Amino acid sequence: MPRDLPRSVGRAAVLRVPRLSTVDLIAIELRKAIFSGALSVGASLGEVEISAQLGVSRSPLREAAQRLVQEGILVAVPGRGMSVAVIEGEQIDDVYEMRLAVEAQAVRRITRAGSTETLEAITRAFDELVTASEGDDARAIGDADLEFHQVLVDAAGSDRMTRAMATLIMQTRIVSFSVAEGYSVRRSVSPTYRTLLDALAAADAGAAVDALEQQFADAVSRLRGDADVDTVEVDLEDEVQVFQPIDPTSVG
Amino acid sequence: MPRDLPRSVGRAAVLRVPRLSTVDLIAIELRKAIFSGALSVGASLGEVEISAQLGVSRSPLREAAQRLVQEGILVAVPGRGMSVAVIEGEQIDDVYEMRLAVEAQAVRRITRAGSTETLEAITRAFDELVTASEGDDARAIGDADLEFHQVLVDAAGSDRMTRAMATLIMQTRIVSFSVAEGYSVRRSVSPTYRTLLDALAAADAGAAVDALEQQFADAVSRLRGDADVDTVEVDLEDEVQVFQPIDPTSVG
DNA sequence: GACGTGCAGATTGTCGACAATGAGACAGAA
DNA sequence: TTCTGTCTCATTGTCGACAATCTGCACGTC
Repeated sequence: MPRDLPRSVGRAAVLRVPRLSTVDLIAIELRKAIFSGALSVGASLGEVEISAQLGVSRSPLREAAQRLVQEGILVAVPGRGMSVAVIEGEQIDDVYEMRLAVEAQAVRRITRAGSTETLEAITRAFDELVTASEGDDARAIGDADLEFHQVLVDAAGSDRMTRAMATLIMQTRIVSFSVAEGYSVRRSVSPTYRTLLDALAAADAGAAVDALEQQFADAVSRLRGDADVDTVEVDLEDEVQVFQPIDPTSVG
Repeated sequence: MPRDLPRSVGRAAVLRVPRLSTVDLIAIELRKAIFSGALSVGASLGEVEISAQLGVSRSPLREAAQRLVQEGILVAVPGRGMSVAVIEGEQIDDVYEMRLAVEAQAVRRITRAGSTETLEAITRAFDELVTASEGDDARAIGDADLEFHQVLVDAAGSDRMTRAMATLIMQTRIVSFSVAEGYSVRRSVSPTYRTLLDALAAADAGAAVDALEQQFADAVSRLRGDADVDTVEVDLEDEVQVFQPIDPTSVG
């Protein structure tokens, strides 16, 4: 699931009430819709319909959409409105290049200053992935996979890297939706995950980064069509009523 | 100077006319204003005045501002509007942590697949920095320094890393404005730059990353108050008329 | 039959106005 | 004096409406 950022960026003196604005809430809803596939990739988003479903005017919706444009999740063509980004071809490599930048740095930080708890959290996320992979729910497998990488980066303790990873996870999901007609995930957990965990436990940054690199290389080649692993697809339901009305007064 | 992103993210089939929307233009103007210090750090931006100066309504201005909020350059407090972000304390470390993630990956990519031209471009940017450092124009020195790092990341050839770096450069500038009352830069070029260039020429990724790490550690300690190097400050003029009216019809 | 042209419909981009919220000034009580 | 409550004003948040633009279809011409 996409992180509802920012969670707590910067710590104020005594206490900070992180009230969410309407734009925040709408942006979160849009991300959820894209992440879940309710807003299919490439689909142009009708401002009138969506704003009506959200129970708000077009103005705050458009403002929130600009957030996603900046994230690279929506694309805006002047006069033609906005649509969910399509990420394919060389852009797939680029997503994983950026992921490597973030995750490799996270791994390096963890191997240097990682506590026992962080390693446990990562191991826990891995166990969740293994459990999910034993079933046939492709959505659950994909979610657990992405969640693992988010937890990995969170363990580095950097606000900006956490935020960047959240965006990259959204883009990774869009890549999955963009390739072929179905969303497919590996059925079995890649052995590189174990290698990565072992390297983290041994505080071997080099080996951990290598594991990541191989893992990403596998993912790219699978996503770019050279697939040769057992995958399971998931059919995305197209709901008519995607968005629930938001209530700016009951913000947390 | 801040890059006017996106330059050409993704390459379409035959030709793509990258017409810029009004929101794009406003966002660029806002970034320029913040980068130049015309919009001082922490200052709340009056929507009425700025939109009037830009010659547009508040709606497109607010939409553009949301882009910068997503970038972490503006902060929006519900009911209190938006203001230029202040980046200080631990957030300074975080900026450089993220910079290390991006630049280290760029360096690794360059040492693996860097062409002669890319290395020349980086060297050229370094020469510019040296030349600027011989003068007393702190602004020019700072610009050349940031430009060097942008060129470095550009050389990696990744759209996302280029964009991320542009944002990080904005944040770095904000850090400079946030600390103390003046904006100061090193008077002499850090020797780590030469080390970095040599390592790149020798395709030694490890040494190059080490040079970056040391360079960033120096910068952080200087910015966080443990300064012990010769610096030159720059006084920021506060202009009354900051923005030039934009003309959506004459877009490039 | 293929291509270019013009019209109609729908959607987006922009604006001005109203409502809601917050900040600061001011007066009164402890 | 200092704190508290209230009032006023400025600014923001939201909305509905208008203008501009694009898409698709129908028509006419070559």
